[in-house]
Amino acid sequence: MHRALVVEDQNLMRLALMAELRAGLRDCYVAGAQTLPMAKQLLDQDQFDLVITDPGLPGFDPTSRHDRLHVVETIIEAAPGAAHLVVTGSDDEDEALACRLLGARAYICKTGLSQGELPLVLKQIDRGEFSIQLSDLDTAKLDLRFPTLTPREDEILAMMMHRNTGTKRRAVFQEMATKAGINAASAERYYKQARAKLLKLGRLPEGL
Amino acid sequence: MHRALVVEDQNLMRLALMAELRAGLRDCYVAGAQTLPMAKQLLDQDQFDLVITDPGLPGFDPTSRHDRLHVVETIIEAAPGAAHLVVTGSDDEDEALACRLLGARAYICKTGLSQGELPLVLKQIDRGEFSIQLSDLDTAKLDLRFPTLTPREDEILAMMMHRNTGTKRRAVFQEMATKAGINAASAERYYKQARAKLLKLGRLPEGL
DNA sequence: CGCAATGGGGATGGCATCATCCCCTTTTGT
DNA sequence: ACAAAAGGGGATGATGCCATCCCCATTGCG
Repeated sequence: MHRALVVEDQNLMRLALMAELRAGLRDCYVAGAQTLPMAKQLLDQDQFDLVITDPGLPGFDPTSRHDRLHVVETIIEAAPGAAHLVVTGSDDEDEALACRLLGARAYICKTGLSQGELPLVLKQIDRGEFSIQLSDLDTAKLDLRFPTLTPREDEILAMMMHRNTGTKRRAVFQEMATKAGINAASAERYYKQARAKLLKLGRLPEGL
Repeated sequence: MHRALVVEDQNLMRLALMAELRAGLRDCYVAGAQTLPMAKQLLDQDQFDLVITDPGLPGFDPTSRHDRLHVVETIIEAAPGAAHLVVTGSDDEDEALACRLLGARAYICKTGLSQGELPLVLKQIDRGEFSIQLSDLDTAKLDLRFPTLTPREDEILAMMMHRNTGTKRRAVFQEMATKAGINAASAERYYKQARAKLLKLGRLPEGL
């Protein structure tokens, strides 16, 4: 049983991180805290295996190096046995190093963290590595979401729109198939279904 | 058909905002952009009814008043016909006013924005009001998420744990019933189911 | 031409969730 | 002691998504 804690003041981000953990960990429960006092309270009450901390908490100056590291240090000292991940909105290699020296196992920039990538980070730190992920805008992509699509349909559409020019649809079906552990024909089915829905709505993006 | 755009560089936050829009709007499609150039490209290609912008985009200094307002101004000028919401991580009443003068219809702090609250903001601006929502930590609550629970079970558990002391469970069932448009007995059923699952896991929080 | 890729579907079983109905026992409050 | 509240379930149909299998027509290319 894994016990994880997410310390982050932005509600939607905290919920998103908690959802990522839920999806990535089996047999776990995930707690969330919005402030440093609440985090300390939880860490005193209970033992955690994994703690994700955003150093920019309310009551501290998010632009102050000292304040940010103080938050990280406080959390790490309150749970010395846990694996600590620092997740931040800003992007600073020096701060990453400082966090590492404080005992953190990973330093991740929110800008470079996409859905489903947290498990990769966890695998990395399981191997004993320090995982550092700075902002990555080379892979910047457009997003499109259509409410009437199911998750699978959304997924294959996103992959299709983000594919490199020249890549055949078949290849994308195969890619999704291996990634999702399903049949390539099923991926194709989802794509067709999604396409049909968008056609009916008259909202088919260019490049189909 | 509503067309919405979310301009935000943090992937998880952008997806969360897009999900909020999907849940809150009927017959809409939602696009996302990670950078200002991508946002401009989308705004030039297509017309949007609603644009949500985080002024702290890559390539700009998130602590610089000038840079932040420049982002907001650029976006608003690129889509003068849309309703513009500014969503930010920092908390600044002066900046809110400046955004209002630039033509924004709402200024929302991420710290104060919870799941399901975006529709309330949209209703407000539909009435022609300027919606301002600064950080709100009075209502700071603990979060707990258990992976084995269904959304409904999670929902009623969260409401139950966040209820004011003295409130009867019955009242919470009724509250969820009216909010979700279901039967109070069903809410009670979800609560019981959730409780049973946590009991089996030996992870029942205090206060049941 | 033949073949691969694409576009456009129908039908299926399995499964989880939703929302509702019903039953019962125990605890708590007044 | 009596009623209200709470704990602990079983069973149900409806619905939607997942994953798979099948069919067909059209297009492009060597």
